[in-house]
Amino acid sequence: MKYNAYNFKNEHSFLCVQAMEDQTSDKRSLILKAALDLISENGFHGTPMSLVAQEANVGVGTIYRYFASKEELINELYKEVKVNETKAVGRGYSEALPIRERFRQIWLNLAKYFLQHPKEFQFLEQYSNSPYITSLTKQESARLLEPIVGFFRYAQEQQVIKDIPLEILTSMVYGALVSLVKLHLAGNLVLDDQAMEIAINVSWDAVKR
Amino acid sequence: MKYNAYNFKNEHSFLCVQAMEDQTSDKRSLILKAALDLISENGFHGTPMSLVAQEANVGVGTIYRYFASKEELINELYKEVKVNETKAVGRGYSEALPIRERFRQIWLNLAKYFLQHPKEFQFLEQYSNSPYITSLTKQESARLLEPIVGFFRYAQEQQVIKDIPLEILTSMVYGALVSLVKLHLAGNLVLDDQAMEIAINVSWDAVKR
Amino acid sequence: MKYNAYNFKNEHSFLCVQAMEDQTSDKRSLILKAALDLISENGFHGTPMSLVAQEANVGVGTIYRYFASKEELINELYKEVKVNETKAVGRGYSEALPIRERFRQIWLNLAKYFLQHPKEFQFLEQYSNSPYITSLTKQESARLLEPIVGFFRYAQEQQVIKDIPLEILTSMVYGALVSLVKLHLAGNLVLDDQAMEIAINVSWDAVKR
Amino acid sequence: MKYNAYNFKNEHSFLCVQAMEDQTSDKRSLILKAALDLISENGFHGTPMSLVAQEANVGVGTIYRYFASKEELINELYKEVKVNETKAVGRGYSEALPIRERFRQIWLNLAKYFLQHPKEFQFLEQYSNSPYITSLTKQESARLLEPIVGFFRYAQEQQVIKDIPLEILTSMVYGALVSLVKLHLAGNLVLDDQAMEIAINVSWDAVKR
DNA sequence: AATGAATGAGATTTCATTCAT
DNA sequence: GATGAATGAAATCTCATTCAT
Repeated sequence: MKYNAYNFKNEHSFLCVQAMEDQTSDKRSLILKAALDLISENGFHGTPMSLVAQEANVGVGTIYRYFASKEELINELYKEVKVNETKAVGRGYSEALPIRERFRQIWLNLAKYFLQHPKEFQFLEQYSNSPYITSLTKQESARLLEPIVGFFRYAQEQQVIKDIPLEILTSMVYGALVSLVKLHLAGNLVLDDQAMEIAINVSWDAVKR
Repeated sequence: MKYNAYNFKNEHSFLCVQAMEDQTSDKRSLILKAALDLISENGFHGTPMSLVAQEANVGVGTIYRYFASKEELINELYKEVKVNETKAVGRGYSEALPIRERFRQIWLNLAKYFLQHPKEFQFLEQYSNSPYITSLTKQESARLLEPIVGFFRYAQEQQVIKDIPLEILTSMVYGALVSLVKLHLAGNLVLDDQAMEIAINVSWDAVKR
Repeated sequence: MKYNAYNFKNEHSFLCVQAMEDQTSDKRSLILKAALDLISENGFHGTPMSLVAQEANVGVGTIYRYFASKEELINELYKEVKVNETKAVGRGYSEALPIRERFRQIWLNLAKYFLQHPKEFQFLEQYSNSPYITSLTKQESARLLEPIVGFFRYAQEQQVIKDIPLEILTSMVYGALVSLVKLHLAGNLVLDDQAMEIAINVSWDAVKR
Repeated sequence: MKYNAYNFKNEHSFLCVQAMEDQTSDKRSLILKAALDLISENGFHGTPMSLVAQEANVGVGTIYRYFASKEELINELYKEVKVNETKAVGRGYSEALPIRERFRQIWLNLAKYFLQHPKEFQFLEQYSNSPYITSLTKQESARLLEPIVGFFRYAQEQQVIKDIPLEILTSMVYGALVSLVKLHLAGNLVLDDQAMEIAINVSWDAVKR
């Protein structure tokens, strides 16, 4: 099976600064942006709709023109963030590169996306396992990661990485990365380029055959 | 530096079933137990104080005799759980064992504690990075992990594990483990003894020199 | 005094199906029709203006071109329905008939109008004594019933019905009729032709000298 | 079948002025009283819970300790009023009296209760056919009127009143009475003792054989 | 010490009305 | 004239906390 069956899309989305300038700053985007800012900081219940409205410079009622409820708002936000995360991971990815290099690329893409989008990261960490995100939303989002899984499967077929359940491999690599980002954001570690290269080596030693 | 400068304490605490029978079931413990059950299931804001009181078979007012506020209750709960986690990690630990074996022991202790105490695990995952837990509480809890850090430092001194920042090593090992437990609890992986041995090997390959 | 000083008008109005086809289906009528359907079913506060607009196939803003407020809308609706009720009562009325027969005619007209226009009936019952209907509206509507009162006065002058205050007589006849219609619409009685003849006899016994 | 199988109870209830003084003015009663005052005047949706709380001199939250929702509040109120109405109707009723006299007694009891308790009357008129009152509540309340129905059945067996469906007879008598009370409360008729005796005669002529 | 009835601030959500297009 | 996106006041209801018993 060939990994290039998948393709990462790279269009910009609402959460990018460019988007805010390019397209007409429609209210839906303003609301999602405000919600991300506030919820990642104060949590779901620490963020009243009135505050979201204020931050987005719209009336409270307006939010309900775009989202049926607070729960729907957070679910839509989750989907948007997940899409962006996925796009970021695939950036610059090419099958022309050696497997080891592709692994590094994906790892760096994800880490840098998290470091450059700490709000998105916090939000995902808080809500990926939360009951506010419906299982439907989770399913939809899970599909986004198939390209990554595809890469690992390919690497395994090529006998480059360990012949153990893929879930274990991907989960451990992802968990280790997330843990480092948390440490960085908490101020207990500086995850600079050098530290990232170290971490990539550690992770590669973990998965390589 | 000798690792045995530290000692893991093993007294039973409120969360153990024995405790409920052994010592006088004081109300404070009942409240904390009820709070853990409810909060790990429904979250902080999904758990009204009245429900905690009901589950603990005490009056609402009584909770406020032991905890100044809901926030203090959750912070105290966090500390208790952290203490128990630490105790669990140190169980059966002995310097007599080879380093590789000690690593395996700590890994297994932690993983099994999480698997056997899913509520505690869920609770820690939800609140370790939450604004409800004060930074003071986090500091106090962080100190508990020093024995673990001590072991890694020792292993590094013995040139058995990689000579890179300790925070990176421990964080990655911990993050990978946590990620696997989440996958297991979500039903997407069976983290049985065999899977754990595989994961320990993966983690060891990651950290070993 | 001659009863034929009054005349019942019989033009069709918006609520008749014909009207919808005959005349240009102007938006005002569409709005009133939609309002009747919805308000009789769900009540004043159970009927948002947006729903009225949707049902009438017009924009919300359009409603406000025809009615200054929701309250005015319901008052106008009330007047329309009252006019129709009055027209219905006078249908086929003729001074050539004997008094007893005219009584029967009026009674049947009213009952059949209610049975055939349950929405209008429900609406009238709900709002005749409601604070939403202004006293001005009520006054305007009360005048419509003068022909009926005229008939009773005439019958009284002819010493056919009891010589007691007219209000008492008319009110009791009307109240008894309304009560039966309610019972019918609630499904607790079948007010068919036979039952109506029985009821007319009962009412006639009540009023006759 | 003997009518005395039923007995009207005559204890005072919360809505009586005496009750307010006799028993400890518990909050539940205060809330119901306030709700009756306000809802009979301004309707269900014209009566915010905050106003009920204010009128009852309790906090808003307190209402929700006694009633799960606004709907439950209105249903409980309905039951209370219905119970009182029934008690009033049976007052002074005695089988020793002639049937004609018993009819007069019941008629007067009901009319006077309505005249003396206009708020209760308004409330019943507004909500007896409203969707806010659940069918369960209506069922419970309907049972209360069985003694009245029993009396009419008995009178029919005695061949004193017309041999036509009981529902028609009772409904017409009740409807006529209600209609007069409405007229009185609207100020369009003075329903004094004399007027009531006239109306009783009219009604008796209606039902008598 | 223990209780739970009472409270009211504050949450989510609805909807009559406006006004720029 | 017709529209419907936008608004925010106001509704219902929850729940952390207090305090008299």
